[in-house]
Amino acid sequence: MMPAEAASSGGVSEPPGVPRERRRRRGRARARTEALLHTLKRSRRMKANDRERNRMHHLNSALDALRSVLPTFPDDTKLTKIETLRFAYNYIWALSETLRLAEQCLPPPPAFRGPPAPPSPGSDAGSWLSSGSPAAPSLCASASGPSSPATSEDCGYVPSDALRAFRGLPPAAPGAPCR
DNA sequence: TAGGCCATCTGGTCCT
DNA sequence: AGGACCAGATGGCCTA
Repeated sequence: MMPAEAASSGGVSEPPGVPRERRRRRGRARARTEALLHTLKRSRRMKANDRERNRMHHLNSALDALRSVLPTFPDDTKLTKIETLRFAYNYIWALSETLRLAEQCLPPPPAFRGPPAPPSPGSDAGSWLSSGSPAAPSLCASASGPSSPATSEDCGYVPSDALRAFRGLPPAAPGAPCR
């Protein structure tokens, strides 16, 4: 099975001339040490498995939190992990585009102090923005930022009218004037 | 039944 | 040394 076990189970023969009783005692002692080592390894492995399981659970919780802020239709559709990541990427891109277009159309009010707080998915709502970096996501090698949406090949595709579609609105007319 | 998705285990590597 | 992270392997469950 495991190389380590295979190596440890192989016996090394005693040199000749050692009394039989002493050899037997030595053999027993070695067996005890090996058993101890085995249980030690086993318990370490089990602890590591436990940590790994917890780590994956945390990862899944984070993924669930991400899912919960993504619009899906029908509402109870559960995105797979990869779909969640791809969709999130595209959703962020769509939001950025919307923001950019809105800024082009509307001059900011005089007392504008920045964007409103994001929707809070849970108690640690702040933590998911805690990096403080507005840097564009770069999940896809082919995408360099919000100005270059994901290709269908790499990250799936959400049309630029995604946000309108999310709200049940018809797509905007191409080249429609701001107002 | 094949294929997709997922959870878990495991050993290796890197970091503190 | 021990923990975190990662990728590969494996087996279970579900769906077309």
